Amino acid sequence: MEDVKSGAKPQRGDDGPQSSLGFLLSQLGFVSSRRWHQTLAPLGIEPRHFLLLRFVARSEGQSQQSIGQMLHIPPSRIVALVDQLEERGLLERRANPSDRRARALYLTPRGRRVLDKVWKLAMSHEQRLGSSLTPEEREQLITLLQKLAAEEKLVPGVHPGLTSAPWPS
Amino acid sequence: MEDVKSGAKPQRGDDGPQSSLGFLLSQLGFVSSRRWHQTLAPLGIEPRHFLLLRFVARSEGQSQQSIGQMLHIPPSRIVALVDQLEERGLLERRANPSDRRARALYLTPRGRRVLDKVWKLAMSHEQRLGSSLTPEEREQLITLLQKLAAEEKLVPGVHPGLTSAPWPS
DNA sequence: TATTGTTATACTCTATAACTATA
DNA sequence: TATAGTTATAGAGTATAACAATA
Repeated sequence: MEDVKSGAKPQRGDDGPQSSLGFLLSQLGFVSSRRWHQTLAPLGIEPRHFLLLRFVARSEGQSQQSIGQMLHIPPSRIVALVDQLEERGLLERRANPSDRRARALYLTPRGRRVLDKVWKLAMSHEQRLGSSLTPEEREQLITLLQKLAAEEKLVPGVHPGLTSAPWPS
Repeated sequence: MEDVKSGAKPQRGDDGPQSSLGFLLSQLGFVSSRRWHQTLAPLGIEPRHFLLLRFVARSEGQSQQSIGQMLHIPPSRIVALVDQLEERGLLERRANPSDRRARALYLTPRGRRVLDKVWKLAMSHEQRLGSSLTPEEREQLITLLQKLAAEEKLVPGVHPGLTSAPWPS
């Protein structure tokens, strides 16, 4: 941008991606997400499976579509996700006596154990991510990001990328 | 996670995605990126085109592959990007007298005007993003994120998502 | 023989909409 | 007629590797 702009003096925030809040968030969000993806890989699941497992664990017996609505995942995609978790023996579909169309989702004992492992991995992932910050800085950062998240009306535990299309870089 | 974990008391950072640094970054990075994508859409370009235009503007006359190396974009993908920008009349490929294999990249006058517009859009995008923060908070946040970016060895102006695969959510 | 740019192929992921079985 | 779940199809985006021209 140095010699591109006619003569306007750059201000904080528009003097290039180095100090752009949006670009920093985009870069760091991608890196954080990619590493989390790699962290989960040895367990044979992806971040989206983790989010799904969490919601099922939180309220077992729900139908696929009600879970999908909470996570903002369209019905046709829930199927594949549940399929994958069922193949790995982490989740099971049971019949719903009161509505034979619906499939009630439950964690298997193995699913519970894996979810415990995932939480431990999440802790180390989380610690590694901010290792260059002091505890106070970390608190500050999280507080500020939560303010932004509130501004953007983000729902805790729901990733906006699950709703729609792939990542626009 | 409430009733899933055996009995361990949740600590800050692992008591669910609400206060997880990684998840917040991932959510906000996605939202920021998606809105930036939508902001550029009326101009007929995407964020990746903007990054490419910037690098070309910064040093005109470079070959496609040298630009690609700076942005960490593989050769086979540069072609399509340059194609698209050339179709829109923002960029042009010129012959390189000293190496007839290479194609030297230059902005067109129109490309320069569009790039100026994009910078203006970037400013308003940037302002909107942190509108719930005070100027001091904004400075703090950017400083902390830059610290993280340094920790992750992120290169200014280079988006890690351009290098490889789509967004893992 | 190596390199620049290009293209062809296969692969993955997704949305859309059709379909079934129940309600 | 509407709804839960499923599946088939087509489309977009990508990596990979082959290719032509030039070095």
